[in-house]
Amino acid sequence: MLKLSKMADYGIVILAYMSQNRMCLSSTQIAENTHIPEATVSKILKLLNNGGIVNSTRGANGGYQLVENAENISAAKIIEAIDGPVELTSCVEGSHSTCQIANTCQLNGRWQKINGAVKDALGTLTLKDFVA
Amino acid sequence: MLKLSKMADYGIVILAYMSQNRMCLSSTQIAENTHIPEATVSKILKLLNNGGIVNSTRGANGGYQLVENAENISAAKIIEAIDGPVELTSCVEGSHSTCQIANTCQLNGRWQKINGAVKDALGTLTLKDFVA
DNA sequence: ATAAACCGTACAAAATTAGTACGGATTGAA
DNA sequence: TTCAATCCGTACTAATTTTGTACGGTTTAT
Repeated sequence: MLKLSKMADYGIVILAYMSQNRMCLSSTQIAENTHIPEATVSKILKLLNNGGIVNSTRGANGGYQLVENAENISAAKIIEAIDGPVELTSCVEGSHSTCQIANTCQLNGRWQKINGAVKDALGTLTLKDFVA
Repeated sequence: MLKLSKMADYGIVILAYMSQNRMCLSSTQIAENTHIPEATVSKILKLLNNGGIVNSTRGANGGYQLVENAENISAAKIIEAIDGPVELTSCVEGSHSTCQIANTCQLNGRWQKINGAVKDALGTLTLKDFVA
């Protein structure tokens, strides 16, 4: 299925909403408007914050805000912030999981091609493409 | 993580092996050479057969054989045969799952862009790229 | 001081995926 | 004609991953 996680999916919904309301928005407000459960919204916003996509302000009247304009936020960046790096298999360079058939598998190191291709594809799409 | 399923991963290992031994190979032989459990190899070959990527012969001395040359088998075709259609989200046209926030989600119908981009990327890579 | 809001961690529940087992059908060869 | 090799399909169990939630803590405007 090679499918996107539900979380990343939500993430784009949340960011699309935020890009149309460029003010400080609390997770409560965002949850109400997107109809995604608040605890989940909150979790996702934290990840987007770590990824440098949104900016958080603590305390009363605090909330989140987009750091950049929609056209500067690529789909790849969003997905990586929420789900971690795009690694189509465990054989990819930099991966730390151990492949059990590594010795006999002749594919070692060749996955980068697929990975790169998909990454490029996701890098060309931006949040703006979803809002338009 | 947007990762490939282990099954599709195995599938490529199996096909890579088969492309280097263009003869009728039993699932037992393939399992031995790829070090993937036989029951699993068997399951994957059935899917590849349904997908028209390999050809099966029943009975004694039967087995599987590649239908086409490695350069004519795209990564997209392999992945779809094993994991089903590439659908990055449930909002994609043709999907039958119901989206719970469909009414309020403004993204409806926009996922095709991501989907198309990834599909194209996978369509340009072939089995040959893994064997070389 | 208080209430609004984010932070981090940890956990429970749900869904998906991987892997296995088994009885059946087909076919080449002794 | 019988036997063994081999594919076929389905169903089931176990493992893993993903989702979703809860809770106690910290920060800050009023």
